[in-house]
Amino acid sequence: MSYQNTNLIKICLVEDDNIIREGFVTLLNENQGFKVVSAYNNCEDFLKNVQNDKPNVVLMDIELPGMNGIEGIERTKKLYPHAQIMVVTVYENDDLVFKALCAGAGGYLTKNMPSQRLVEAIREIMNGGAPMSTNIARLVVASFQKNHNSPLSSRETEVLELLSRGKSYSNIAEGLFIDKETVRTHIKNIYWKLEVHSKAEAIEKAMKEKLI
Amino acid sequence: MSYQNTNLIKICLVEDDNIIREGFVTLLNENQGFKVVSAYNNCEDFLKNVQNDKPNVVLMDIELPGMNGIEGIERTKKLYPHAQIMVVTVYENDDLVFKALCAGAGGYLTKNMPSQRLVEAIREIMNGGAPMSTNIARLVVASFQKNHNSPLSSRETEVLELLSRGKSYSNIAEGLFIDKETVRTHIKNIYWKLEVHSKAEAIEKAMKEKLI
DNA sequence: CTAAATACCCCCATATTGGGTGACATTCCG
DNA sequence: CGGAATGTCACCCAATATGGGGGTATTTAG
Repeated sequence: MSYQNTNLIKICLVEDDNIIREGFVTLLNENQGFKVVSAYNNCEDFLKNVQNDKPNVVLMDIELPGMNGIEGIERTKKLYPHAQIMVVTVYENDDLVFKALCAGAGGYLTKNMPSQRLVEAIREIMNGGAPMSTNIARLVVASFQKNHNSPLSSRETEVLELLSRGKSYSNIAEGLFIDKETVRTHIKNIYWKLEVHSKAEAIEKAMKEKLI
Repeated sequence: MSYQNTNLIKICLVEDDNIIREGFVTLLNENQGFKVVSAYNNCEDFLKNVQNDKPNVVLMDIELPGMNGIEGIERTKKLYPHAQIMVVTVYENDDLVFKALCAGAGGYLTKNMPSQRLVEAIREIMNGGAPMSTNIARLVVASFQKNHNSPLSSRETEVLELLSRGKSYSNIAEGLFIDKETVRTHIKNIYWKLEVHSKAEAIEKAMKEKLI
């Protein structure tokens, strides 16, 4: 049983471009089961009303006058955690995508989508999905992928992984059932291979090159 | 311009269930632009042939006799990095999903999908997307989301974040333009709030509760 | 206004880290 | 087969980092 068959989906819009905003209002209200309860051109006004509007879904732009969308997502999640927030923006910048997801976005669409995609995405996010534009999904998945040409051996990778979790040499030795001296040897070799001279540098380089 | 208009998409299958495997072969070969170049019931045989088969897309099961799919993905990426690997499995287990993505999977479908979804997903992965089943996408997006009820202040979160990157107190102090003693105070407060007594414990707890 | 957050200071003991050098067994690849 | 890479352990040393204890003062947000 899907959600939209039993309840009206209440939608809020936060989008500063009047043309786009009004276009979305019209598009969405044409769909049975959707109701746009309110549409704002900035986050501040939206946040004042979110607890009255009680939206199921919020379509949020990122580039906004005043408070930006990322901050807006965070505050929305604090004030009304129940809402599903879908980012709708022109930006495909890596950093913004991850910040938005960390802040609590449940979906991320770029504005170059066909408008019917928006309708599908709203149903999808209400049914427990996480709708994303093609490129965004790829970005997200790519962020997990490890470097398949790591200079580190598997044991070294294991050690570095534990080091990156804040473990001391002794902790690591216990965890791997080897001697602390062996851990030290591994770490020396890791430093040599990565051309670094400290834990922080090693972790930084390893993260950047997706070795861990 | 999309890929499948100009080239035949070569597909390999790795799936131990004979019925499912043959069903996929039939389904995919019916589609213009697709060619199943070979179908295996285990990873070992597939890996022996991948460099000859030169697939554009590999549909990989996870639960397999002998080598499992995760290991299979890793080895495939080493032998023939060009291939896009799509996991097709019954498992929706968190751990397996993330391991598969880390290993190099470019898409992740569960077997309860409508069969036409598989066809779409193959076109999608060839066009730079990362097709995922609804629940998988949600899992992946949820893995980014931070706890919106952190007991830590924003400054404390910042400090803990840097600590988790292996930085020393002095490093952190420099990075935040504050005194080392201030960093120490913050860390003492963090430990008190998280009820821990060491860096490793703090980082572990913070990761688990998605505070950082 | 008051509590929380932020920032800074001191003391002390212990643990951790980084660098140097050397050794021995196993495993894997050519 | 043989050498390279890997994984394991040992001992030296000095500098730094860490955790716990005790304070104080200013700023900020509800």
